[in-house]
Amino acid sequence: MMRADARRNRERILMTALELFTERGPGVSMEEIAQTAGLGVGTLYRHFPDRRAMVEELAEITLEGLRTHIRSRLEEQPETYWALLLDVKNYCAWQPLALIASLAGSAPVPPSCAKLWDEVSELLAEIAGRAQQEGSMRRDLTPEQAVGVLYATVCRPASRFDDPLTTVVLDGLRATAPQEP
Amino acid sequence: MMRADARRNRERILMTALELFTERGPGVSMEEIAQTAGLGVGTLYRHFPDRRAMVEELAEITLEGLRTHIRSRLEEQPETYWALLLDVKNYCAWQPLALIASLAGSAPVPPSCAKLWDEVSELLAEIAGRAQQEGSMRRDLTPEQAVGVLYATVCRPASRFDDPLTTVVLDGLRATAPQEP
DNA sequence: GTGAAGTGGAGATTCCGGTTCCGCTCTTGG
DNA sequence: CCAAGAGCGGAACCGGAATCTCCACTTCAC
Repeated sequence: MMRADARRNRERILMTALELFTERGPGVSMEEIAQTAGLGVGTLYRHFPDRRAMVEELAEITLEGLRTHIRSRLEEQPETYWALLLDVKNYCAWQPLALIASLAGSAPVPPSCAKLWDEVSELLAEIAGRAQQEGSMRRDLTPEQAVGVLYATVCRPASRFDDPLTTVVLDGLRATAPQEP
Repeated sequence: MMRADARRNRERILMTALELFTERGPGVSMEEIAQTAGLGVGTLYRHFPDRRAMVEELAEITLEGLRTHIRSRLEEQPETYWALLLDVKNYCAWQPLALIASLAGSAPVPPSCAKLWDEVSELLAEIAGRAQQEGSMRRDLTPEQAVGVLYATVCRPASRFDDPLTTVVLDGLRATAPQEP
């Protein structure tokens, strides 16, 4: 059985790492994660065999949360799929994508992550497809491309959900009738 | 006077570096630039005192080209400023932005680059402003924000000008009347 | 109070890219 | 054609940065 403070610290490490990765991308060092969490590096290595293992666990946890969120929203039959997409976009756990990217940088992504990733992507593509059917999203992109656009927009480090780029991209994804000037 | 082959090689180095930076971002190593150019690293250092100097020169050259291009287009009174913006976007020399970013990573950007950069940004903002006036671009962004969006879209490593993100962003920048689904 | 679990952080280790150096090659002017 | 010296290649060197180890010390739980 794990001591209470140890469990707390483990949690704290994961939370801190998630925040830092989110706002500054996957390059953050172990040293910095430790410091920000108010712990020593030694403690990180007590809880995770190495950096990769930590990142992996983080990716899994957040991907799983994201999948669960999407699934539950999908089940409750939303009025419009566009609204659903917005809701999902605003869900806070987009960081795993960047994490996966960071993992992929060195060695092959572990199968558990790859599977989760595919499932999430599939769910999103399904939503995008339905949004196109209901006429709220442009149809000249495949659902997969639309998801790709969403990923690219939302996974930048420190992406705020209300910055101009995000706004512009979302409007660009809408079904529109661009007027000739 | 510089030997002819040396001049050729200098040129070759700059071209190669530009290509690599463009397609893979500012992290490319000297080693790799040399190899791709079919030269040894030693040769890079014969032509430039250090990496920074090389990147700087590259940034200056390309920024200057970009500025000239924009200016000349601006002078010939285009029919629509939107078209002008598209034209400018398609101009191939967007990489300097990434280069500047890379420079800014370590030490302060040299004044010559900063100046050019500001001038280019100003020109673009002017174009964006006029596009808004003529009604071809959405008005709920400041011209500077619009330029920022453009930068962010076009400066990604390996950004293709015809990939879905670019398309979506451009449409999103248009003056549109989004339909309610 | 005791000892096992947990922690901190200095420093060893590894990695990786920039930079130097020097023997060799190639251009060029005479 | 032939020096002379400009130019070249790339192995070796160097330094910084990040990961990971290790152990004296602290804290928790019983």
